[in-house]
Amino acid sequence: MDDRFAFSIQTGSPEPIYRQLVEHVRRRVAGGQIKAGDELPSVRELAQLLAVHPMTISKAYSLLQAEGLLERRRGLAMRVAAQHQHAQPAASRIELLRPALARAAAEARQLQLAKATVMKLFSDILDEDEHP
Amino acid sequence: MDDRFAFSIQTGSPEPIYRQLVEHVRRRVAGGQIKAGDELPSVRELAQLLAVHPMTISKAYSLLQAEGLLERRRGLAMRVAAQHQHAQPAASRIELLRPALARAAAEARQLQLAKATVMKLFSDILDEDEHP
Amino acid sequence: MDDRFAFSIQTGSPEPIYRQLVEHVRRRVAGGQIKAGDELPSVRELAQLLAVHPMTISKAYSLLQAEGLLERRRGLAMRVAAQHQHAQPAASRIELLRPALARAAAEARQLQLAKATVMKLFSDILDEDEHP
Amino acid sequence: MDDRFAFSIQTGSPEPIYRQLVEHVRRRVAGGQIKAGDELPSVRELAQLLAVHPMTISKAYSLLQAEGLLERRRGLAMRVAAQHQHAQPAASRIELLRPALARAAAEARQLQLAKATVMKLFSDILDEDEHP
DNA sequence: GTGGTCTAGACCACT
DNA sequence: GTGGTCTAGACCACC
Repeated sequence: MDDRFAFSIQTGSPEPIYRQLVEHVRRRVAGGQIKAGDELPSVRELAQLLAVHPMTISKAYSLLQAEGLLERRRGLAMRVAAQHQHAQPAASRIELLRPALARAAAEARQLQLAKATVMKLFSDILDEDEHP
Repeated sequence: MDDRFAFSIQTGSPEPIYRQLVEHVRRRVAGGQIKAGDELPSVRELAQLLAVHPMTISKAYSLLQAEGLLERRRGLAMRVAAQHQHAQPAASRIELLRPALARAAAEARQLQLAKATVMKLFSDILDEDEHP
Repeated sequence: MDDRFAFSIQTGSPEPIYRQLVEHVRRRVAGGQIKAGDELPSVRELAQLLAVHPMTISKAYSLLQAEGLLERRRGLAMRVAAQHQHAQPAASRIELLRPALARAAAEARQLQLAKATVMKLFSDILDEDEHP
Repeated sequence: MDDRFAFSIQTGSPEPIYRQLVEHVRRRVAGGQIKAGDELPSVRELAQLLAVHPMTISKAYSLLQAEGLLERRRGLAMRVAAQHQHAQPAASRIELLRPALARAAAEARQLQLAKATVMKLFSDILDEDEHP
């Protein structure tokens, strides 16, 4: 399947959809899965696929464009901007993950869970993700 | 120090304050740090401590009462309900942590980070938390 | 007239307004007058109609959403959740009425009123309601 | 058992305890079960029996005294005042029951219940009460 | 002292 | 337009 369409959103989440999209794209660009020059699905296409309002997609794209990650070309699909090097080295990328890990660690402590128990579950989840 | 007051909130977070409080209390009860019969700080006390409006605290307490975790006694401070065993075994508690871990794992995959790198950072963060 | 707006509250009652609304909606859903998928009046609309503060309406709606009766759709009006069959058979609905009848019966006994007298008045009141 | 002690309160009810007591006494006096000159249980006795704060009992008694139903005698138990005829004819007493019946009728209508169904259940409940 | 309810009104986020 | 969150502050009821 077209990799451009491997988006996933959770409508029930408290995190707004447009923000889920923004961060999803940011991470996939940082990880090199989407490269400079790649085209993104059109607003209408993606809106239909995710069953959300087109303006929601548009808002996400606009934010990404405002920060220079995407470039808008009249009449054409949005494209990942070439002007900057977006893919980041692992040493930088790992820092983008820190907030999510810190949050999980805080919850683990409040739940009084042993480190080994937590690490084991996390390891299992990471393995599942590799072979979905 | 009085353990009842070990609350922490982040005002800058997109997660509303009242919800942070609700989940904080839920986890501390599940972890056994707050036990059945324990009194919670009063609405006004906690509001002053966290520098938020009393109604924000009240909203959190009301939700916890609605789900049966707290019980209200007219004119007295809220108390952890005695009717159910709230502290849960580790096997149950670990499941409460799964969503946070799953989210971190999803982000790690989008960032194309190697499992070993991710596990290492998580391990470090867990260690930091133990000796703050 | 729009049936969605057949709300009624008593501001003088000791029962809080938001709770009157919650129970009103619950009963009208159980009775099938409001069906799954139906939209409720907006917070601001209903607040103006009932001459109460919008937050009072919002509080009632939030509680109904927390118990799964309503579903929130970002930016759109609240809607009766489709996931469960809410309208209940008469055998179930009659049980929802039991507390009110039991209370009336207890008061009747304390007033030392004869059963026939009480039944007659209740019958009259029920008839009045049908032809208001 | 001593009839003066046939009080019943519901601590979980939204109706305040002191008001439950006030209305309970009013109805039992109106019904003639408690007569002029009868002594009521002492504040401490009743507080212990109902497991509530003595001040709550005292507040109820004070309200009843303020409206002339009870009279307080220093060092002695409260007594139903003799100065007025409290027991009321059935024609008056039935009106005291109207609010509870009207409420039940309103709920029945919202639940879309047939009159016959409602009357049947009410009849059953009245019968149960007679032979508890 | 305790919590609850409500109003007034600002600001935000989403469609 | 929709609902959500929060503040400021008044008033009430209960213990």
